[in-house]
Amino acid sequence: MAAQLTTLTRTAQPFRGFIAASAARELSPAGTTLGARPVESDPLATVGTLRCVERDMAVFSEGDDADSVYRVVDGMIRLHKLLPDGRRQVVGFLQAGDMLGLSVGGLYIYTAEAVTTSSLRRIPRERLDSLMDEQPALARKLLTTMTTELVAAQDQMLLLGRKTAAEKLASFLIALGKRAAARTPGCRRVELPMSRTDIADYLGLTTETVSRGFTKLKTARLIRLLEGNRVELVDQDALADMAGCCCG
Amino acid sequence: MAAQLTTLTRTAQPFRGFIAASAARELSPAGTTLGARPVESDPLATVGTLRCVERDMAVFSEGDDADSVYRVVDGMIRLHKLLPDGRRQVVGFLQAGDMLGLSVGGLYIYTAEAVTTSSLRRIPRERLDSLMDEQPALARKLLTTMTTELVAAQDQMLLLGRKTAAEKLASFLIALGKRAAARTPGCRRVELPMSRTDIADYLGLTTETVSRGFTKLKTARLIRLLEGNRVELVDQDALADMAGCCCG
DNA sequence: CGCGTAGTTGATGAAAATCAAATGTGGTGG
DNA sequence: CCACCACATTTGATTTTCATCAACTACGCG
Repeated sequence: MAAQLTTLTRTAQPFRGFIAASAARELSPAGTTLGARPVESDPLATVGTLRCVERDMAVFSEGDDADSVYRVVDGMIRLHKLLPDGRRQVVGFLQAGDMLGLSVGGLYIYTAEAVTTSSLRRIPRERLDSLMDEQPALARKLLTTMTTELVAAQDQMLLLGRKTAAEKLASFLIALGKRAAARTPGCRRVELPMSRTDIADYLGLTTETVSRGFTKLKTARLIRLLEGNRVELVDQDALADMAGCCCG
Repeated sequence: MAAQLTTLTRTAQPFRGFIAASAARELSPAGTTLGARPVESDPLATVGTLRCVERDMAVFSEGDDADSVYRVVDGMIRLHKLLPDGRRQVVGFLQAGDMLGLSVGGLYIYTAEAVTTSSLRRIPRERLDSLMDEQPALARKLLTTMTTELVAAQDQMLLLGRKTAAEKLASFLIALGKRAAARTPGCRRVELPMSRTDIADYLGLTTETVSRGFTKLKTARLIRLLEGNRVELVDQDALADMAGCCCG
């Protein structure tokens, strides 16, 4: 069979995860970017109209005409796809800075809903196109964005196809932890605004299995469940081991 | 829970699949494209140096320095990721026209190997960058390419997370069928140059389960196994039904 | 305060993995 | 050309993991 390289890159991946892509990590509090020069700060920071979406309401649905792309300003957005009989796969949880709605063929290929009440910037497709005409750098930036998303998607494929329930859960928590640490360095706590069902549908499990998994991690003293849907990652190294490699 | 839209788009998706993206469907036999005008034919068709890769040899490996992108000219390439203990997830099967090697953070995030002896065009990263400088349209084209890949990746997540073994197999065959039909309209036969193990690792199954699945589909007269690793899709509609929606 | 929903825990079942063996198949060398 | 070998595939028996079914608990909200 195939050559099995064992030199895996444990720390190599600049984690971004969750089929989310942030075109601007270096987000300035409120953009002052106006120029058309090749600026490093995000050219999309202030573009588009603000839209608020209540908890559990849809931003758009699978199959809708994909007339706009969105960028999360605040809150959390969940992306999912459905099978005809209702089985659901959550393909991403998005947070501030992440983009959604890029599509091919003119239709959205997933449904986007607010996990928590969220605000987004809506950018009509034509607006995005004209922006890319004006600033060729934008297309390159979005290309990076999409590439990052694809990396996350492939990590998730590995998770869904080959990891056990415990490994999936550990991976999920580690990924959330890295996210949290990126915002608040050194932070060991992660927020879980999404329901057990959401987590289950993201990891290809059932709510019961997710719940049992949390209980087991708690019993093993790897995590602590705090009030307010928070989790403390007590032993991140053990979790990372359990996650099997580069998390994802 | 979330609003469950039942209006799924069965036929809506312009299938591309397999985490492969073809930047040029409209490939001319040998490009005569030299100008820097916004041409519609593929600006990458003749760029880069040709490289041949023997069966089961690696094009590059996960963790390698990502100094080049590649484009498949002929043959089939398999992309995979590994867990530390050797569990493998195949994240894509690529054919002529498909691109591989785009990465973030400077390292390849999967291993690329030849399923069959293949030829590829190698394009150094700097060359690609300078090409994008010269032709802003190229970045947009690649953006479409990546978006298409991402759609395929999300379909695969749905498959891996929520489909049964039979559904996975049916989805796989339907997807291959659409590919084959795109090349040879009306064709009901698909080639399976990859091994059962490859298919299993692509679908998140074992070889035994894949084999049993094929046997069952054969017994149900939905497919016929031909010599030379070919399969005839006898009842594509039944297969599509079994695949559950838009294939993927 | 009590209802409804979300989450946890327990018992059982089913799908697919694992273990094991038989059958094919392609390639090599006699 | 045929025999043989190595390996891929198929088939069968058993085990395991996780899903399903069911009940109970906790929490939020009117």
